[in-house]
Amino acid sequence: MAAILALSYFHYAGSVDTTRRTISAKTSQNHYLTTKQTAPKSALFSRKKLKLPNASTREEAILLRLKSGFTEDALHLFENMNTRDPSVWNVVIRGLTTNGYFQHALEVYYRMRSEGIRADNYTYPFVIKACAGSFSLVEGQKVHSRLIKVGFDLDIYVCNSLVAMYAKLGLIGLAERVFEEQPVRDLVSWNSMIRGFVSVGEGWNALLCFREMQEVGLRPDRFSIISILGACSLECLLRYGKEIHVQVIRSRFELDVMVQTSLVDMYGKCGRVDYAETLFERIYQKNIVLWNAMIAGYSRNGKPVESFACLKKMQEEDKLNPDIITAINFLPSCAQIGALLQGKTIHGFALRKGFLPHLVLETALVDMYGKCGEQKLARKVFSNMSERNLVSWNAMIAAYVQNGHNREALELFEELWKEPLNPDATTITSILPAYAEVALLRESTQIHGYVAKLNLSSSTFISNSIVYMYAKCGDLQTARGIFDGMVYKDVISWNTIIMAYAIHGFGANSVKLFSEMKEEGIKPNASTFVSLLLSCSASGMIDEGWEYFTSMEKDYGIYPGIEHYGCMVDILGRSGNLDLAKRFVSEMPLVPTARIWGSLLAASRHHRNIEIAEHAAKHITSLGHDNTGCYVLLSNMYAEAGRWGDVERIKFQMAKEGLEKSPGCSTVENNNKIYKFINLDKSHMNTDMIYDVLSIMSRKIGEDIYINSVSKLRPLDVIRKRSTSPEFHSVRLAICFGLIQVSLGSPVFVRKNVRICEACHSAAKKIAENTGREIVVGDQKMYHHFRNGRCSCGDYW
DNA sequence: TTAGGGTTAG
Repeated sequence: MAAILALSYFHYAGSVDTTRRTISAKTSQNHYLTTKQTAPKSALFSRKKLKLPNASTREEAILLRLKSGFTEDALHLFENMNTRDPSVWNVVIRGLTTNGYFQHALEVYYRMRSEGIRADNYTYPFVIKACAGSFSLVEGQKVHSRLIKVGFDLDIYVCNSLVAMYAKLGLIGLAERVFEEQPVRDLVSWNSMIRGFVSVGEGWNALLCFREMQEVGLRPDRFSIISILGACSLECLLRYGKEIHVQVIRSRFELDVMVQTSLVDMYGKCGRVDYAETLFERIYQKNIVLWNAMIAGYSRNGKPVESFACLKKMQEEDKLNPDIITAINFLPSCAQIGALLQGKTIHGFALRKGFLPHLVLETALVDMYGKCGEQKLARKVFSNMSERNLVSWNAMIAAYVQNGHNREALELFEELWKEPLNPDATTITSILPAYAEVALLRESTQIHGYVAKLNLSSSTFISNSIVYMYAKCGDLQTARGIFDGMVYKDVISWNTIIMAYAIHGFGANSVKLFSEMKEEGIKPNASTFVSLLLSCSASGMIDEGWEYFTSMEKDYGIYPGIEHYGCMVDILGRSGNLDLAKRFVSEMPLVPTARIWGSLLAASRHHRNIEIAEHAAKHITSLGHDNTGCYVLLSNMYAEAGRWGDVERIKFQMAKEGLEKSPGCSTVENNNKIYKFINLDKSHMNTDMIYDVLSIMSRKIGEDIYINSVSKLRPLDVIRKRSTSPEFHSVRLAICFGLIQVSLGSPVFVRKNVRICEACHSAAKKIAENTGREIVVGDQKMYHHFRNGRCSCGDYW
């Protein structure tokens, strides 16, 4: 309800304001940089009738106009002066800078100099501010060299302005140098330096500077307090923030709304939104900035409903209109609960109000659309952005990965390399799951190299993703090596390595690791048991599976979730007791999902129980998911049972639903190249040799088949028949190619896009036995390690 | 007549 009411403003909040960007376009090409300098006090070229107090001199008249925001009138008076004192130039430069017309201020400064007027210690602080405001380091350094030449570099006002300028430009080293070298420092100097550290994210340096300032005997003022609260937020120092709060209560700043806003913000950022809320409620006169800080506090602390209610109260109680910051702060709340409608409403509102283009707002929209499952809308916003930074790219990459569009994510990541931007820890965190899903070892090794180059290998979070990525790519050994080398392992690290062994069918290792994990004092969580139960399922450890399942609640107080039940259906299915599995599904306390019925279907297929398979399939199709896999499995069962009428019926149903069986395809990686094979493939340059090896292998394993590798002219019906026969399945061609190409001693590594069929599984075991080679086949579900005539999956998959 | 300030995306 609160959400709906809160949105009413966004629906009806007026039309697009077309006038507000006039100046920003003139003052800077960068719309983001101009957000603070837009909405100037007047439009430069407005011809409003002035109603100002009488001025005794022309200079005073200019000053009055500039102070009232009538910039153009002031300039008009200035241009029509016959003689201009140096002080008039200063008044104009100051007025333009204060009103946000930084470029104009610099133009007047250069004109002043060209007319032979000496800029003085009153001129330079505003010229420096104009350089900072227009984000021009070149101009800033030019002005800096000039004032050294004319000897103003010792003036305290000039030095303080320089410190602020360099900090604003992100050059904290230069700011520090000016600060260190200035002969006299006052409270403003220290505040500028502290603020500078906070603005570049160096909270600890800000805190050290603050302490030093107090040690030299200076008492903090409201500016110092505001900045240091920012430092506490950066470093998440709740205790220190509270100490500052106590100082504030004892000081004269208790009722200062900016200080109060900084406190609300600090508590929100330090994870204590409850403290922020208590303080917020006590503040009598709330302005938009304070409301925005509170909305952000709720958003970032996972309280989207409270954030919605806060927005509603802001509009109803204080009759305040949301601004750009409100929209930016509010979007994460929409993202958290997948409130697409509300998110879209804000988007529409921002368009109507002329808030767009705006880098931060657009990035927040990309993030919101991505989290609401709308990666296409996210891409639309991203593609239309006139300016993008690394955060925007990261948001878009994450939007693709979160929605399972891993290929698109990787393509975008490739594009990012062409930009003058360097991927950071967030980029890597977002993209690693995409590498894991696409599972190409060569690419994964490359990204691992990049992670090392960025010195991110020490991050537990990133290392966990890398361990998983290698396991998914089939390289269990490297995954284990990285896990063993991790300095700090958290519960996710252990879950990941247990899962790694599960997907490779080495359940005994998973169980051993679980014991080690407990010995290390790591408490298992719900995900640990998913990994463990999957291991038991993949390795046929039926009794152990039951034990872990029952101990979850009994020993660890963890209630089994839908995924745990899914694993149990797999385990029961594997045991062959299909009636028990069916009963387990019907009696489970959670509503069975397509995945649960899918497990029962797979078990029925394995044990050739058509009746239960049909029962499971009926439930899967009623759930309206992508049923391709289910239909294919059922169709194969009917074919095996010779029920051709049912096979045709399924084929018809699939056509009716527009579904198509994905063609089987296998790949082999060798010497950094990927070789792809489809069923009956004859496109490879070594086709003859591959088919010869296949012929030899088939004979050796007792599958006497007729192969004429050179004959490509066959009757169509023979080709059709052959295309369904397993002897020429892509996985066998890939294995034979691997046997020829991959050096002895290394396993033949094949990946398959769908599950390996029974005949090929059996053939792979025998080929491994006959050749003495290790063959690894990664299919849609898991990895099969074929060694000495046996498979790690124990013939159940 | 001059300098420093609160809310902004993963």
